[in-house]
Amino acid sequence: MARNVEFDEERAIQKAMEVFWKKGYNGASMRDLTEAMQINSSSLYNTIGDKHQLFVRCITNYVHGRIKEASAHSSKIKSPLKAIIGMINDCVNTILYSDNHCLAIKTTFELAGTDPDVMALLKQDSNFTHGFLLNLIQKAIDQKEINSETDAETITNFIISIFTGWHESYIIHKDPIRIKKMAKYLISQISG
Amino acid sequence: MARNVEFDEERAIQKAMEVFWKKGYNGASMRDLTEAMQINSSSLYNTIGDKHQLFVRCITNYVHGRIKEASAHSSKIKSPLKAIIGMINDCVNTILYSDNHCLAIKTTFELAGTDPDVMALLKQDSNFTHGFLLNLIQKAIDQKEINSETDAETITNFIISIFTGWHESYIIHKDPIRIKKMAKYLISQISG
DNA sequence: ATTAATCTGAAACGATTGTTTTATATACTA
DNA sequence: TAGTATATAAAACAATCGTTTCAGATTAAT
Repeated sequence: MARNVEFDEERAIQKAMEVFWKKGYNGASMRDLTEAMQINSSSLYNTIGDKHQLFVRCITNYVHGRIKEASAHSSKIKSPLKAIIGMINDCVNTILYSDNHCLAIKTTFELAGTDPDVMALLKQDSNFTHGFLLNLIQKAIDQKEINSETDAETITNFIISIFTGWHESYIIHKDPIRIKKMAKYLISQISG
Repeated sequence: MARNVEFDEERAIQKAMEVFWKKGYNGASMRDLTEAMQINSSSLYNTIGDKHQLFVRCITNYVHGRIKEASAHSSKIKSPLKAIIGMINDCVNTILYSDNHCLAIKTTFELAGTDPDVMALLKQDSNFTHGFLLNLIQKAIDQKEINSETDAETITNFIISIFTGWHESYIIHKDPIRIKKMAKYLISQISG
């Protein structure tokens, strides 16, 4: 008995995400957001909710996207070690060739301690990536593709930490070779 | 022939820094700042300038503080390797026992691409830390305290990247053991 | 003590913030 | 086709933003 929603919600969320990506949560105004989403604020409040709810939707979308992506990659695994190396190279490519730096990392540092809802989502994301990589590392150790006296947990945490650092390094120095050399070094450390 | 400034500028900058530390640049309002600094906004604008100039002062202060701290530590160096391990342990202690996470990293992710002035300061800071650590690593290689087929540059970048990742890890998981294990692993990789 | 300089405090500035309202357009049901 | 429920657009909302104004307090030299 009523009018239909005109705008594509999926697309609108995507556009909002790009704004948050560029400006951060506090830096993005509702007018920035509605302009990019090409919807009126009343429509936004009717369907998605306020600024915080919109942000939660964006982060959720982002997290789900990463999970899907990782799962898609994992289906083509040949050897665990190759899959790990693939993840490292993917990370390098994202840093070098995607113009936005990781939304999860950016948000972690912006909203740490002030937004428990969002932090919970980010923890979920982190745990997923962690579990995903841990599984690969454990398999690689079992299959003796990598020989390690260190537990798989620590190696996993170590690699994920390095990824974050690469993002920061590239933001500051914009030096692709730096990142590539570190990746090469990391791979050699793991493989050797 | 005129009235003197009443407030302690050094102390005021310190207080402002703590606010930016907690809330970020965009999250901190001038009222937050002047309240913490315990000065009137007119005094602030008369002496330091606007919000952005205040922030630049805070970051500059922060950067200089780190340089001083590092220099103080370096004076007590016995062996280069021990100095490197000392830096790693210092980093761990800062992460675990200082309630604010690194202002430089936080700011890097918040203002990347939007604030060239601040980014230049952060690059300066990064370059200093880099140079400082590079010097130690080079010495350690020369003295054969660490044996490496990899260039000192890459190892330096690698370690600094790891530090950033540890900050993020601790914000999300608040797990001291995780950080300590990674530190132990890093030290063993370097020393071994 | 007077003068001139400038710092301080409180209030106010216009602009922008996130959000809500109101009037109108649209689409489904009966 | 009439009725009604809901989405939309534009405008307005109070609150807060960064910043400025201005009157009065304080200082140091004359």
